[in-house]
Amino acid sequence: MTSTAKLLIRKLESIGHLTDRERRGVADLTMVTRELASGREIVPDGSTPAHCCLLIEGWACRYKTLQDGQRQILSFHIPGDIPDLQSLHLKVMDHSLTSVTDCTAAFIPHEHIRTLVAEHPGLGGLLWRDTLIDAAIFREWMVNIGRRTALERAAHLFCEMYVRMTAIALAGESKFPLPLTQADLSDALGISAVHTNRTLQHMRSLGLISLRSRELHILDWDGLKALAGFDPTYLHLNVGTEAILG
Amino acid sequence: MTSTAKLLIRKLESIGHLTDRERRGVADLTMVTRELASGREIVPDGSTPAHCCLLIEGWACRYKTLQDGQRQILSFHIPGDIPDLQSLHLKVMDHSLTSVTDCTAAFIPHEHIRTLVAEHPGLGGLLWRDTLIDAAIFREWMVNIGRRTALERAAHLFCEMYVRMTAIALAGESKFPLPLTQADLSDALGISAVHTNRTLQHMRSLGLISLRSRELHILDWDGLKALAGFDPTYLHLNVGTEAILG
DNA sequence: CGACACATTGACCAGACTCAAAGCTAGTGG
DNA sequence: CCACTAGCTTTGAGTCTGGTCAATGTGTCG
Repeated sequence: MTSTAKLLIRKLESIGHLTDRERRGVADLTMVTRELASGREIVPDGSTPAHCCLLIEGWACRYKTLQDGQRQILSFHIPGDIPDLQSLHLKVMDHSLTSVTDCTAAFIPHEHIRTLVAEHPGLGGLLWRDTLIDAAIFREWMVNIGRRTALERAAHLFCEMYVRMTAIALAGESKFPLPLTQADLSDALGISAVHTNRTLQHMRSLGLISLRSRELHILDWDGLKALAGFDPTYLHLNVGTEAILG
Repeated sequence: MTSTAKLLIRKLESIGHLTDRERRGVADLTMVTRELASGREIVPDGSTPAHCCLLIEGWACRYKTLQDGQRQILSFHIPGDIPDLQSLHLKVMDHSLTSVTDCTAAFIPHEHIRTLVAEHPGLGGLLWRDTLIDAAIFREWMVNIGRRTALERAAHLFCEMYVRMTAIALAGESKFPLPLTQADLSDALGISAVHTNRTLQHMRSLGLISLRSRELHILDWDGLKALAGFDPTYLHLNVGTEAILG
């Protein structure tokens, strides 16, 4: 079994259960792996993709651009995610998918996923569930952007990414790689770049985090959670995060 | 065939295609219809529902409440919608569902939906698609709340609801019932109630809309669309809206 | 050593918030 | 049929979070 298939199986097991037969079905998927430089558009807004993209290494994000050039980032994606799974049932992309860092990604033809789902209805349910969790994260981001202050928003995003990185074993002891510029953070949080800078300084001055050379150290997890009002229920995770969520 | 089944079939046909056999499958679903007073919690945050709710008449909304009592409305729902379809694959509700007006709703046991989907994979795909459109609307709302001014946000919401109401034939000639208080609008747009009031006055003074006794008249559709930067692609609709979207 | 991308700072501005007080309006009961 | 209420809308005044513009640091890499 390829390491890519293992990654996908591990991801699916973090949100549900697989039978041996389903595991074999996933392992038999045909995928084409590609390396992508950072800042590269993977799936453009308005396109009609025929593949889904499984992120193997690196970060990606989805975003929309307004007429006046403003950008809103809709989600960040980390290894194991399939950021454009929705394209299986929505012909036209209503946003773009771009690499944030250098990435490795596997491309799986829609047809193969459809066949897989037809043969393994349980896998269909699990992939459906994955898109529903995607939507649950959108909902929480709406609350974040709509009702929290800039400081709370940033804290909430850091909590979320820490838990998600922990779930795929990419976070260390109270720290994880956060390969985002302040401009990226701004576009995700719905604030200006200048204000993001000041917000981060504020958060540092509160002793909650330290952020240097693209690595975020969480100095006060309880404080950060409390500030953000973070409740991980919306991530609908099964496993792997008990230690930090206890 | 009951009128409720007809409504559901019509809704599904607005986002995809049904075979005769699938249509019969839907018609055979068991549903319990209930009347609900306005402001009634239908599915509470944190609960683990065993049914899905098909809205037959009236409006509903989903929202999250923060510790400090602030509320963010996540979506509005109109007849034909199944606002808690995600509960089929997400055990625990991460938000609440409430009636906005007096409503009629049909409740369908999860088990029946699962059986239906097992027997009609095409219907499964269509329901999946419905939840993906739900998510697409969340994405657009994120952009709305994160990157548009209060005036633009309100304009965008009005455009969206007009198109959705038109798709289910509940909008009139440039007008439709909008049974929301200014407080509801505020919580959906992420602004304060006072500012919503001033924003509506501004929009009226621009000659774009008139809003009286819960009915919204669109006086300048092109102007409203332009102000909002409204592009209905994200609604992923099939039919019924050509006239206004042309 | 430049060049470029990113982070930081200062000064000033504005959109949106809060608090508090009036107006409306559709029901309700007398 | 009218007074009363409750819920909603409107207005005013003062404040503040976060935006804009423009300049200056800092760090990395060829």
